[in-house]
Amino acid sequence: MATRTESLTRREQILKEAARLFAERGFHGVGVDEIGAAVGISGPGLYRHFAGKDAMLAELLVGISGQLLTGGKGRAAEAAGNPEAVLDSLVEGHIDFALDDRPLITLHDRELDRLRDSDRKLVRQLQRQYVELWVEVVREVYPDLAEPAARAAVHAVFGLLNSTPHMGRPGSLPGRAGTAALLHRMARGAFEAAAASTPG
Amino acid sequence: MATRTESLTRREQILKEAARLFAERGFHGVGVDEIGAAVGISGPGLYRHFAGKDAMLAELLVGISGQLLTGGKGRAAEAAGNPEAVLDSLVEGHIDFALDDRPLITLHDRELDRLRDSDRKLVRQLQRQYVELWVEVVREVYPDLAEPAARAAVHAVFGLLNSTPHMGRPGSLPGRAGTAALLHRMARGAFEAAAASTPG
DNA sequence: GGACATGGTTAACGCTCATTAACAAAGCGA
DNA sequence: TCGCTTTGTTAATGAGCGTTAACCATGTCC
Repeated sequence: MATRTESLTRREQILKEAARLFAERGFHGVGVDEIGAAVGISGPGLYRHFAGKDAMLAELLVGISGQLLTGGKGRAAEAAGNPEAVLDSLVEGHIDFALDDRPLITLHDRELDRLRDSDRKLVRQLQRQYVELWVEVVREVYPDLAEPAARAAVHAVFGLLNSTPHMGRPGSLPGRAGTAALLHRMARGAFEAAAASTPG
Repeated sequence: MATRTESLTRREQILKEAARLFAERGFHGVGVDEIGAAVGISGPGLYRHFAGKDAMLAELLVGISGQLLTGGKGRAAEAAGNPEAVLDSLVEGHIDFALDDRPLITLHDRELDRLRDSDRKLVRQLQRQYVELWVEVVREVYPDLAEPAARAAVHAVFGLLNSTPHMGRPGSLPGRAGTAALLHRMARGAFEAAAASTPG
């Protein structure tokens, strides 16, 4: 079925480049000819591998959401019974993703509305499950945190972790390991502060 | 010059609606006819007020960046000499903006690359100044934080504060005041944690 | 009361761009 | 060697959309 002669199949090449281009210039900002050129074929040749441009975006977004959820569930299972450890593991996993797949993270919350209804619903459902996974764990670690506040806090921490694409490319950063550690500390600090109920 | 019969001039109406639509469906995702319809005129009538669709986006983005920077500078001046107070004021100001002008916040980091070179440079310069303003204050409050880490932390906190558009519309939130307080606590907690250097 | 600026209108133009048609070159099993 | 699948190619199609043209109503100033 797939002639995986090299490390990446054609489909995978295309998806990777499409993700990069979509993240850089937006879904509507990039044409099929550019995507084709990025993998060495030209324009309509892409239609041998995908039903259309929309299909590429859909596969990317569903893939991201699915990966995040699956990974999160796996981590939750591994460290089950130790909420602190689960939360740390979730944070770590999300940071790895944000640092290693910046284009996908960017797409994830930028181009969702360009999908067909059915795909968008699917992606949103996966996202919702992922959020709920976090909310449950957060409330185990910080039982005083009400559910609406916990949910808002989770979204806020996602925003914090997903900020990596906005950080300047070059050496103005603490380096991958340092950045990861910094983000991890900040995420935990943010949750901690969220749970510290207003005095009174 | 402007017949400000109502509270909003035509230009302002258009900008407001354009911001909302751009945020909802992306710059390329919305047509001039839709923008026109949103203010009761149709299509090309917009060209009596703006040179083109690009000009609307440009004015919006430059306006946002300028407002943020101006507001930030003002707050820094007001509480000068008390870094803690300045930081709290900056956080508060940014939260007000994020909560009151969600569409603009969304545009702010989503559609920057659709601008002409000159406009994009201007916006980026304003953004950079705004970041540097924060970085300075943060380093006064947390002198142990190295500059690259401080800059990364500021970007991360922006991500945290700008997450408001991702939070579900309805009553699943703690309400405006509660959300503002929560975000404020989280932002400060995140900075605090960023400054807590890894135990050596 | 004519002239002109203002802020609209609808129709037409032209460009971009996703998609499809028609065709070709390998690779390969029988 | 024939024929089928796979994976390209270039040319054509057709829709969407920003922009411009041409025209019209309504004040307002002198």
